[in-house]
Amino acid sequence: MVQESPTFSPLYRQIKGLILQALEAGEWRPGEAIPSETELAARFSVSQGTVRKAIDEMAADNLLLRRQGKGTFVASHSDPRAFFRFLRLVPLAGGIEPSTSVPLECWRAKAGQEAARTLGIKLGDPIIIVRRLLQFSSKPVVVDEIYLPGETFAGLSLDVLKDSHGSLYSLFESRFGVRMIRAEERIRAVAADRATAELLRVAEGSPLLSVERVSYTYGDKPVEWRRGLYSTADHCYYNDLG
Amino acid sequence: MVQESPTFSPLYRQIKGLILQALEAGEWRPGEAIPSETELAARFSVSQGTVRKAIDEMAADNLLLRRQGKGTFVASHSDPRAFFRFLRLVPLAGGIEPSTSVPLECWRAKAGQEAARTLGIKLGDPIIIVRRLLQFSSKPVVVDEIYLPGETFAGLSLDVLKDSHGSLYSLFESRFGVRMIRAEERIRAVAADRATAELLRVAEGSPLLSVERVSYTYGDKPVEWRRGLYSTADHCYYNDLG
DNA sequence: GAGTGGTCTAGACCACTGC
DNA sequence: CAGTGGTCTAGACCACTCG
Repeated sequence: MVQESPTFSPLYRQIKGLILQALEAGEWRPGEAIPSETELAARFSVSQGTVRKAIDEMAADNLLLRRQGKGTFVASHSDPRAFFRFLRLVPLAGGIEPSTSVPLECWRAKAGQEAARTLGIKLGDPIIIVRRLLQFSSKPVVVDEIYLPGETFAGLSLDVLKDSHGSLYSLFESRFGVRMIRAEERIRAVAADRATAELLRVAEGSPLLSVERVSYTYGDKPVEWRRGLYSTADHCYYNDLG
Repeated sequence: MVQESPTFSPLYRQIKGLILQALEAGEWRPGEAIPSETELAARFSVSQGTVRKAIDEMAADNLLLRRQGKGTFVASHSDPRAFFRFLRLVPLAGGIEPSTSVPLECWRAKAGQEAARTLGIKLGDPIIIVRRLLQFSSKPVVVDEIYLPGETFAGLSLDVLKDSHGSLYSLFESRFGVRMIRAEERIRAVAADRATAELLRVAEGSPLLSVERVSYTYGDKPVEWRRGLYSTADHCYYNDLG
């Protein structure tokens, strides 16, 4: 028999799409609870088990967070758990260290070829560039240079950055409504230039990690391109090959 | 009411434990199919749905591989998919490159403090050290120094390494019955020493990635400790922050 | 067509949270 | 205690693979 449905998509995936759509439309805010499984089942006229499977996948994708007895919540970058998902840096000595982000500069520019291609915008479109220092236990460890599409992050300035307290993604989420879902990192080893060396308090020419990251929001839309230079004198990039 | 089961474990997790046990005991070899869900359900006297959930988790853990219409298979390092799970190196230019492993040295030694602690063996226990070069498109990219517990890998020699064709883990799996389940990597930037620089054909002092890895087999038992030095002239370490 | 995994349902009951 | 997610079951049916 001819295969009649080459694009077969099970019901639970369609439900997942609908919930995703509601999430993207902002029907529920990050940190808030979404309706219970039974309510959603009624809303979409499917069984609770089907809703359950949809939510299961979204929880695995880190879009939702299940808490037994309480409900299902929209994942948020304000949650401390989200922090280490995007910053895979741990102290060599072990333990946990307090970190602070120190904004250095923030300026407007026009997208060059590489930035435009990476961010999926047009050549010459406005972009915002942020430079900031990341400290652990008050010692400088990372210098980041961050490229953002100007349209999406209109209103971002050095003052806004200085006034914010949580992580950068937490700010993006609450102030600009942009939720980072996923990111890709490409890591290389480079020699420290003079300016970076001074900031990180290492010798010029010291080996540093160059961590290039592209972050995506809903619909796999790229919304951030950044390059971090990591001093690995007292820290290392940790990766779990599950 | 007093909580009577503080160590509550759902049935499907117990089933998972039983299947894991059978897997560990070698009841089915890597690449082979395990019994169908209905057979396992009968064997353990539970419903098919419960077995299904156990297998779901094990598939998510990369221990099993489901193939619709065919069966469920024991994951194997001979599977090309497993290769990139443990070597997160991609060409800067994109595309796929043929890789070859060139064994350089293989000798016996006694475990020092660090090796003993990392591998969970006693100080002075026999270990095997392997040095090898990894090439992509016939160009040297990685130098690995690999520490293995001598007991587990008795019989390993330079000749054995030279005779093997697939990946190292594929050899460990088929010849020594050791399956790597999971690994942790810690990445730093270092300067190339003279010997390494020559091997990788870069200048002495060039920045390299130092990738330290501990690999675990069943029961989270560490069975490999390695340090790789990666030249990132034409390649980078790729990481997906899902 | 037989056998496998994959989906969907409906219902019962359990574990956890908070009032 | 009511409400939430979590488990377990049994059965029907679908999609895929292979002989």
